[in-house]
Amino acid sequence: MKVALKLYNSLTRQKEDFTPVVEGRVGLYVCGPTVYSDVHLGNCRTFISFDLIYRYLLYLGYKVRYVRNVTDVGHLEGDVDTHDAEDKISKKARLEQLEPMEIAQKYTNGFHEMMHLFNVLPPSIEPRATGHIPEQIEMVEQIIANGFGYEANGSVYFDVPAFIEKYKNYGQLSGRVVDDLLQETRDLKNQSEKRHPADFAIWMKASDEHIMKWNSPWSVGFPGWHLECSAMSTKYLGERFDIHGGGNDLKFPHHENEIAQNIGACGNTPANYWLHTNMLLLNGKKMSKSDGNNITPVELITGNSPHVSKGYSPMTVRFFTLQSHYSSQLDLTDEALAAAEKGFRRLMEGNKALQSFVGSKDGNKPLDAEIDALINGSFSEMADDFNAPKALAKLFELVTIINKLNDKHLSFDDVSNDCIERLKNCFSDFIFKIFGLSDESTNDGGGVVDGLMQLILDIRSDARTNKDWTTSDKIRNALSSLKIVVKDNKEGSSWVKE
RNA sequence: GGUUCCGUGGCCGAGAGGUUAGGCAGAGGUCUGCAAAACCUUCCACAGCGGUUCGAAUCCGUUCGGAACCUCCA
Repeated sequence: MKVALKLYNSLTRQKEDFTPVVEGRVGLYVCGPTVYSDVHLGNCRTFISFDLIYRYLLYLGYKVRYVRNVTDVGHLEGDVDTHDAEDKISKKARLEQLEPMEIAQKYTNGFHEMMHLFNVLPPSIEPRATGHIPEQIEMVEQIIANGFGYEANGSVYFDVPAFIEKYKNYGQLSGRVVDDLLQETRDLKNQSEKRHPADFAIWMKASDEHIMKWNSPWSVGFPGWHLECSAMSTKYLGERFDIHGGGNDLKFPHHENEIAQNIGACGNTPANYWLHTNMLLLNGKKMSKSDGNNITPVELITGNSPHVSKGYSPMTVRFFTLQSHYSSQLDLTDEALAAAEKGFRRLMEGNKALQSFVGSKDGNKPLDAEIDALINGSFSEMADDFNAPKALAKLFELVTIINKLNDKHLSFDDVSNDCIERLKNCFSDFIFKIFGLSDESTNDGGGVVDGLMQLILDIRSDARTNKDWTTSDKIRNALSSLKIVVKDNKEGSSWVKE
């Protein structure tokens, strides 16, 4: 199914037709996590959003090289200008009395586990900053050679005014006004080695107590935060690739500086299209550890948080994020999650019913056109800047048709088998391959639990046939206290974990 | 203060000049030994005030409210 893909380019602030650099292939770079603590729930939303984008590109038949880095050095916290800043990984290593690489590994592992829970596909390449020190040093050299970097006391800074003079367009992504930047009145702190407040470090000299450091032409030190993405995207995707993504919060300074570095080093803007995902709010407010308005992925799943009345499964959370557009803020509330949980179940049950359908043999029946239109509609919504909520709405309209057929409110005589087969394929492709959902209700497929449950339900079914309501209710109540819901249908009984 | 963006029914959330978004909840009904579940039907809307237009939730102005970045926090 070839459709013209449109996407909203943050760089131009316009929706544009997508044309890859090399036909049939897509180079996609997404800024990954800084692995100094457990992954933030908002970060999970970002990676779920890009997973959807990745999956849809794959579904369209593109050969996608998806690069998502791990930042394990260079991301500082504190005041850079006064050298009070400390590397996030190093700081955590000091506090936990571990090697920095142990910290990076520990939280990388945790991050991977969480991504797996949310059914996020692994990227094609997951490079880490510490594994690409030579590439970063090389890029600093290029930047200096091109006149956009200067050394001071063993550190190297990107010369923003020099860059502006040549290229004029610094700040395009984040809407910064060049003149304002140049005239910035903020005083440089005495200790600062920077010539201009807007300059930023691309190589930093390490202090004696600093653990993570490497030899370089300028000092024993470490690369600046933004540099790893520039170096690694260039290495694996080339000087000019298709899509660069990340969270909205990274637009400035991270992505702006990345662009400047790439242009400064290679003369090329790195990516043709920039995609930014929006923030996840909790009860209408930004998540913040300090004021308690915060929930971790684990707390959300287990329900161990004052912000939720119960735990929500990873797929419920994933479904929840699909109901909004990736570029909109999404407000996480207990009520909204409970609604998502039910909606998710309705979608999955609809698919289950659908997969057993058989239509009429002869082609072209009255309902075919309506069904086809909804299927095609859901695909074209996805092609329009990955509009999952709109596509999902169409899928739910299909669910209503499916249920009507199932309940004989509509007749199978009015649907051709071709149409049913197409619907079966497209519907399950959509929810499993594109949306990346999975059915959690019946795990343990064919295992011991399923066998036992079948036995129990058979016994209850016999009791009901004999109008032995005492036994049948006893079984139902006992299962209910184990959080298993028994569902009685015309064809018999089934069960689902609450 | 600067740069972006948003305010949609009880809740979440699409849409974007004239047409039903969708999910959840509510109401009515079907089914059922009872119930639950499931299914069907259905009510409720575009922050306030001006303006443009034959027509505005959608465009413009303005007021109020919220969010992000600029400063450690995804």
